[in-house]
Amino acid sequence: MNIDPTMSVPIYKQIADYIRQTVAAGVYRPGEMIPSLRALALQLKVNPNTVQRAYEQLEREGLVRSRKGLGMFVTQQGAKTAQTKSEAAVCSAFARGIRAALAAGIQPPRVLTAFEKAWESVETEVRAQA
Amino acid sequence: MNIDPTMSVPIYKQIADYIRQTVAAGVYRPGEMIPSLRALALQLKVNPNTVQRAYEQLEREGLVRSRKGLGMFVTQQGAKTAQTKSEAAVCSAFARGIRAALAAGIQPPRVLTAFEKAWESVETEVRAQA
DNA sequence: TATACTGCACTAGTAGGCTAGTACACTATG
DNA sequence: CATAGTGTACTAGCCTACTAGTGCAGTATA
Repeated sequence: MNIDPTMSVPIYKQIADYIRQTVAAGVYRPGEMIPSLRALALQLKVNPNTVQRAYEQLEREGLVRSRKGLGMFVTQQGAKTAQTKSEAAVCSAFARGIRAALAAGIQPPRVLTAFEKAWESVETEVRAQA
Repeated sequence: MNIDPTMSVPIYKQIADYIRQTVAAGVYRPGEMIPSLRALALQLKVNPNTVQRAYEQLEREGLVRSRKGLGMFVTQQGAKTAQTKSEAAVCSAFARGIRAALAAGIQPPRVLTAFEKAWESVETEVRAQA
């Protein structure tokens, strides 16, 4: 995972989004433990406090549950919750784009074109990483 | 126009986006003057300085040019610039959504469904306003 | 010249995000 | 029991982004 400190999105939100996506994708399954505060902080080269803030948010969402002295564990409904939340975030991003397009007077057919264009650009990104 | 101070997006960016969209939509044409700092500040109930920051950004983008004592005027290539920039913003929003979807393991068909869902929700928003 | 509009520049205060440090409580394991 | 791992809680401080207030300079017009 990559953290971009220059982004306007706070680091702790980037971390929360990342963990949520991995849980949604099934990398961590219900009952399993996600990386410890200190381990992830070390890996991402950020302060443990920042990771904790991310984990607090995930716990409020009901995605994980902390067990003192043991770690943070994905709850039974965690995968489902993560999927729902992730899909909502995707919808929200799309809606923002569509709203901006209509406000700028871009016609619906051109909006679809923009979507296809975005799709292709993301696909080439993925290929480049692999 | 509505300003949402609770959004994570800074007010001055919301203003800049709004003006850019209206120029792209042809509300203000090349050679025409956009609302004065104080007039817009009064209307949106924000500080004139905040509007100025938005206008500075638009001037850097080559969308408008300031004439001391007169106002801010849309440049000749302003409309074209605004359209290009707006479309790029739309693409960017779509790409963010698609990237998040793939990271969360959402399959391509479901991504399309999410897009259609977002489209419908925006449409009902627009109807509600009208 | 006086007035009222324009943009511009400077200073100051506020809030949020991040880091750092420290200390504590719990659990498993040797 | 000692140790090393886990999460939790708190304080303090820094830095940047953002907003606000105020005053100044240019331009048009009566």
